[in-house]
Amino acid sequence: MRDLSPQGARSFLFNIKEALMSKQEEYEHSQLYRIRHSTSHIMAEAVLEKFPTAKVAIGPAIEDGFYYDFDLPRSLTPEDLTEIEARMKELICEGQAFVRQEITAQQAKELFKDQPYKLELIGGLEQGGLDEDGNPTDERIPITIYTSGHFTDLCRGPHVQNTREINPDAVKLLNVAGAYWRGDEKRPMLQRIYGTAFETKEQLDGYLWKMEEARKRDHRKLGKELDLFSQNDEVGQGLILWHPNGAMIRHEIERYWDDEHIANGYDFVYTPHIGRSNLWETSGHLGFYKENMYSPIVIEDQEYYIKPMNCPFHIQIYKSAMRSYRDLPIRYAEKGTVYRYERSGVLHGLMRVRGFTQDDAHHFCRPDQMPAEIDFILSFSLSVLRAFGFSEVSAYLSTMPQKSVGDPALWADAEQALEEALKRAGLPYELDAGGGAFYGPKIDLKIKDALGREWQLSTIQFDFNLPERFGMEYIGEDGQPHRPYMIHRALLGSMERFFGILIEHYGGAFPVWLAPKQAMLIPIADRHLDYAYELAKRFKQAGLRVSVDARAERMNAKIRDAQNAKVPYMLVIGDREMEAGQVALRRRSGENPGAMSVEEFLALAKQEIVEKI
RNA sequence: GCCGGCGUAGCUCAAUGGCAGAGCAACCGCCUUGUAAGCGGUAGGUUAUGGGUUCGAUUCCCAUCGUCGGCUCCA
Repeated sequence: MRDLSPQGARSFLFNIKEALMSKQEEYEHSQLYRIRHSTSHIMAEAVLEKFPTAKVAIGPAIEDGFYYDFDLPRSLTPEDLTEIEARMKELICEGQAFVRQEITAQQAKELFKDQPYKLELIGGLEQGGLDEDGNPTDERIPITIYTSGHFTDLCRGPHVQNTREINPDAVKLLNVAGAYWRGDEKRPMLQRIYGTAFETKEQLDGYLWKMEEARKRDHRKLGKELDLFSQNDEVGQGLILWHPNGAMIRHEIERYWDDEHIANGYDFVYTPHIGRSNLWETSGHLGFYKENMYSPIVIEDQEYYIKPMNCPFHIQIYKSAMRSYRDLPIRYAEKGTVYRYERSGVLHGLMRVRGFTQDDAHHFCRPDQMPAEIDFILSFSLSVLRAFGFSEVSAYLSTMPQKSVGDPALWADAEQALEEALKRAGLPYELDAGGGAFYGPKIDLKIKDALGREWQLSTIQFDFNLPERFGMEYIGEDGQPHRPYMIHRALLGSMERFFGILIEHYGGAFPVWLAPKQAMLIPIADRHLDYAYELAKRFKQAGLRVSVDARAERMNAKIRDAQNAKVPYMLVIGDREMEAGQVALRRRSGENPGAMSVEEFLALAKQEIVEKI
């Protein structure tokens, strides 16, 4: 654990930022980074051999590998990738040296005269101010080229000395995808080949295993297999149908969410799905968010918009009465369903949809209450996330951007409150300077799932804009009107996305409290059916979700099916159990505790439900 | 939205310019079973939709819709 205490003039924030940057820099200086970057050059060499007229763009190393973008005479096929990969391995085995050379812009232009993308890059380097990715930089960058084999590339490096440092058995091309030149949708679409490289074959296999594992846990796959949710052509893209199993899980999530909110001083509100255009004009959404909103519905000559956010409604509830400083903080919570236009290409299972339910809340407080309110939101959020098995949480703190509204002094206050709350919560965080919304700074919380992948869930956003626009007030101790602070907060984000993350986190094997079916009663023969039904009734009365598998199947088949449905408890009932008034427990894990009394099983189940395991 | 791939029974997947098939699931029987699939039978299709080429299209071409991998954008 790093010492996080401030030292001298160096702020805590600075330390953290430095620590995180050095992690990135560490990678950029590693041998693995060189291997990947060099492998991408080898790939370009192989591609140019195959397509001599190809235009090359850029080919960096990235987090899990590398890519290279090409402008090619035709679309690549999977067979091309196999061929290119095979050729790459040959090139690697040739033991090509990587030779660095510094040249002038003039020489570079001559060398790459047939490569328009390179010429554009050279232009950027020549003028300065732009690095090879087109990002602004103050550095004066020398123009360097690297030659390996028959391929010379404009490149900053670094590279391996020789391809002998690359393990040909630890190199693999993964897929082809379209990518805009310089990420700009107005520029040409190039073909990007993704690949990866490691130092050893074992590491590559480990990576591929992880990819395979992620594929197996894909929420879209499990959603179908476990009958949790679906989408439907006739209903429309990005609109989710929650099936009974998924809906039961959502119900349990919401029940817990409700209980926790009530216990923590929130008031529930419910608001409509549409609102008049005036509302959205006042809120500013028609000004800055219109491209994400659906076309209006006209009712008696008035335009109504389907809501993309809940905040204007909550504000109107606040404004429905005169508020005293004594009333604050006010915390309005709503699982509010919103609709946003998303481009068809970005939709993805439950993770990115067009209609979703935010677990939304708006906090209104006095300036003096603000630090405590942030503290509260943060610790409340962490405790709820923990209940879902997410104990590894980290944060992004995003501060004032160039364009912003609100008094800079208020921004500074808010940013400080956010930062100190993070410190008190002991959360590791990263600073995204200038990354806040125009209306306020924010904290985003991200969690790590069972596969170590990070997902952003919660967001805690200050808003200096809406209270102003809506003219929100409270009467202070001095008898004068004052403007309240407003904080938006989504804890799980959206029910859809959270559910998707949860499915993948648990691999479909939900803890007992969430499992749509908690126990399956498995009678061995028909003569055990009555006893099974009697038990089922009793378990249901005790609040358990159970079924009897009464099919004319072998016990083995029933176990197999319950196992595949990831039911946590299988209760086998045969002559012995019936006689002794017992059940024989088999767990989803394969663990087989065996026969126990009905009371024992109930106590065990209740315990695990309470403990959320 | 853009580039590319894909779309065959409820699900997972075959096949071919010339009668569209399997396993699982469903349904009907038989079996009455001890910790991951008992056996037999029946039914199930305008091959996503709409055009075109062809004597003939599920197969080839075009468009639309959906979906997958990315890009861009984001809860």
